[in-house]
Amino acid sequence: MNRARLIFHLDMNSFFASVEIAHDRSLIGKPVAIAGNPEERRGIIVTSSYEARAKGVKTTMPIWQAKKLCPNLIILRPNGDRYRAASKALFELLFTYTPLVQQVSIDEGYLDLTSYLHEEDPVKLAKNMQKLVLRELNLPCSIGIAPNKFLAKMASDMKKPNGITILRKREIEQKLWPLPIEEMHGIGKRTVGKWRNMDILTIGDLAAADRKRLLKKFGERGLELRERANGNDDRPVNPHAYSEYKSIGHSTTLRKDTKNDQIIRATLEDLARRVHLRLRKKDMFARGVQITIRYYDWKMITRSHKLLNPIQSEEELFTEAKALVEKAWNGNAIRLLGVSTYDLLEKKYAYKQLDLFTYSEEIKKEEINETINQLRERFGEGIVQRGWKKEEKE
DNA sequence: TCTGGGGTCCTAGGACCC
DNA sequence: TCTGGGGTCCTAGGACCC
Repeated sequence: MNRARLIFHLDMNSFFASVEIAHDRSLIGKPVAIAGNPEERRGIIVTSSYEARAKGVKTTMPIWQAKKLCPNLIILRPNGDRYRAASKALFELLFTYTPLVQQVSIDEGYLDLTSYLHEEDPVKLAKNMQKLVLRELNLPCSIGIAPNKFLAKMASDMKKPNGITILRKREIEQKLWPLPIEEMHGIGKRTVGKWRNMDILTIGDLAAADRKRLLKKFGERGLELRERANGNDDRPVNPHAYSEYKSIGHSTTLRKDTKNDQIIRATLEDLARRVHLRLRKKDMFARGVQITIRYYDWKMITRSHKLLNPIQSEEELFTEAKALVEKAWNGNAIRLLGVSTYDLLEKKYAYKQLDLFTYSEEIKKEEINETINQLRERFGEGIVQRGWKKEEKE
């Protein structure tokens, strides 16, 4: 029997735009959008203020299209340092409530406030939190209140901006089930057709769907989503999840689609440099390299390679990436190139021995093998073989 | 004039080992 | 002589999220 929990999901409203407005108060009430380089085709809307949204401006829309809809749109370049600083300040505020805060992205997180459950009215607590964030950072947010992460996430989406929504389990039939299936967290555009084909049009349809049919069409994932639709979600709030990087990489859309060796080479060099810089900053090593090629027709391929020893230098990373691209490239014009690293290892867990970086466990194995070899030399094959075989049988 | 860049997780097939 | 089946690792692709 699970004990009742009190989970908040806090979601910043149009975060990047709000940070810019907090920074420059003359932007209040104006249509503001954050977008990539406006001179190049990579210029798409990353996020926009509610005044811009009212005119139809949407995330991922190209700049020229957004300007057509909203001619007086104020377009700002993304200022990553500014957003990271605001994010850091936000989570410091949240940590004053509980250590059980799980950041899931730069602008949203879950809080496990179960310890407040019988002490304070949850809505009052959320109002207090929302006011604190607004007062300290000049930033608006929405908060979802529920007994688990999934319901809290769905709740925080229900009222924006500055919303507070409580979603109790007994309310899901009325508040959650009528929503169209594509609004369910975890179901995206690519599979909407597949769900519709099964006559699953709302979250309620999913909650009531036949288990066997779901398992056949969507595997275990289908059953998991069905559980969520029924308001069941046991995932804990894990404060450590966010910092544990699994991969670090960069990618870039080229100015023009290209088949030019020199441009490809120079781009990979630049990407390798930036990735290596970030690894060094985080004091991490990588044993896996992955490249991404997106062709002129948006067809995308990835190639990866696991190395015996961690990458030492920028040059090594570049060489590996270049080799992967050369091997994979079909000669068509390339639109985007990416270099990423995975199988990351923190420096403190790696150490250098005879010009070789290895995991400490592997060194242990090596030591054992060395001992066996010494025994062989001293006593011959027989004694070691017997001992080894015996152990294997057990 | 369509369509960025940072990620995570899952699946499936083949190699290899026991 | 002719074979089973399980586990793990690696790679490629795809869905999804912000």
